[in-house]
Amino acid sequence: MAAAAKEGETRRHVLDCAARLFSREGYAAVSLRGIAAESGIKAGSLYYHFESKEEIVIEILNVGVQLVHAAVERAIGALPPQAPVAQGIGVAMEAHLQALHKASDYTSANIRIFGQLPQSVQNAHRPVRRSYDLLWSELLGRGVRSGELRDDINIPRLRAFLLGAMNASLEWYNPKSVSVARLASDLAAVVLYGAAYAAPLAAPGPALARKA
Amino acid sequence: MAAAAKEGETRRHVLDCAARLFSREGYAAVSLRGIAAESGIKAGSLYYHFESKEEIVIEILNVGVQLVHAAVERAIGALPPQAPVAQGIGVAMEAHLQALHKASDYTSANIRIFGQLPQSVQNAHRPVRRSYDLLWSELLGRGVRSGELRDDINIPRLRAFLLGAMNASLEWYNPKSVSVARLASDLAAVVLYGAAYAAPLAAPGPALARKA
DNA sequence: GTCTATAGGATGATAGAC
DNA sequence: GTCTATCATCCTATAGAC
Repeated sequence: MAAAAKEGETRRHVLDCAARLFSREGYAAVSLRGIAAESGIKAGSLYYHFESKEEIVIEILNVGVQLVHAAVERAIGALPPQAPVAQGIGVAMEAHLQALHKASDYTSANIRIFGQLPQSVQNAHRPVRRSYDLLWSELLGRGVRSGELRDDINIPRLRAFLLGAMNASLEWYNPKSVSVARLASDLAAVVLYGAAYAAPLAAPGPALARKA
Repeated sequence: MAAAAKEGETRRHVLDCAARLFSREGYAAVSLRGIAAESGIKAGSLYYHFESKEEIVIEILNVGVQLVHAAVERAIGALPPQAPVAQGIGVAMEAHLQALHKASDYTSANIRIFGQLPQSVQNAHRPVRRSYDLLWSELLGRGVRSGELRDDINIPRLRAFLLGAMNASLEWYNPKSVSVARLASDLAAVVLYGAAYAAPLAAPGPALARKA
């Protein structure tokens, strides 16, 4: 029992250190010796906890998405069922951004290195991403059906735009300048209602429509 | 003359190959042997054209931003001076996205690996980024002064959000599904006027305001 | 301009002592 | 569970022939 807890603790400690290194230096630049040194153990000892460098990185990818997914699911679930979808989007965006920046070693490692990993690693992680995407597709789809969002909308494109814009904040957001709550409400206001004061004389045309 | 042209050609060919590899595999994962093989020469020969791996990557970073910067500057310059800023933003977004996806090896290498490079390399490239940021700050600032954009706006934050959202499209946009021109007009419509049909009963509150 | 050859060091992974 | 020691391989960069 104590041994199991200890093993789990060491494993998680190694993942924490590795996530920090991966996000700052990239996947290939980080050596197992580096991860071990950061964790306070020796390189050979890593092989007691993990089978390979790939197993380490896959677990980091999964944790990064799952922490955000769980936080957003909790936030949406806490709303009354009849709440307007616009409110759901606002709440989901805040939960996403809070979790994103709280677990930033995991989430930024995920976003920065995913595209550079071997196909086998990308494929092992992909279902976790797909599951989170689905949550957003459902939320945005409800908005379209309820008439709150433009009905000429391409949901996968709006979802990619929204998630991409939020995730990119890992590269520029500075917690010293403003709270995450404020960041979230500002971004939600722009995404839902726009940065301009009013529509131009000519109609802006259908946004994110289904076809070119 | 022919020799000079040849040298420039080889140099650019090597950069093209290296940019493609860096964007797909990351900085540390790409070896000079790999760049040389992709370019059709041998590793030792690279040192006739470049002093080091760092010199190669710095040039790739600079080219990526400068191509986009030049395209956006050209597009804005072609507008009549009295054109509304909203139109300028639309034109600039389209030019940014067109150049971004046309030179995608350079631009995605830039965005994916910048944060993982040694500080010395980041610092060498930073002025090029700052100069492009300035162009957007001026454009958005004109929008606020002309009354077209919310005057409670924090310009650096709106700029980071906008550029981050567009650049993230490198990770999800598929040219087979829709043209870049359409992508650009859809994103501009959302950013300027929002994805929702109308403001909620309660005012959405100041967006991207200056302070927390 | 491009080549071959190589110096000097770091890497992922394994074997086996404790 | 953690250690040391090691293998085979790969890396950046340089030297010097052609």
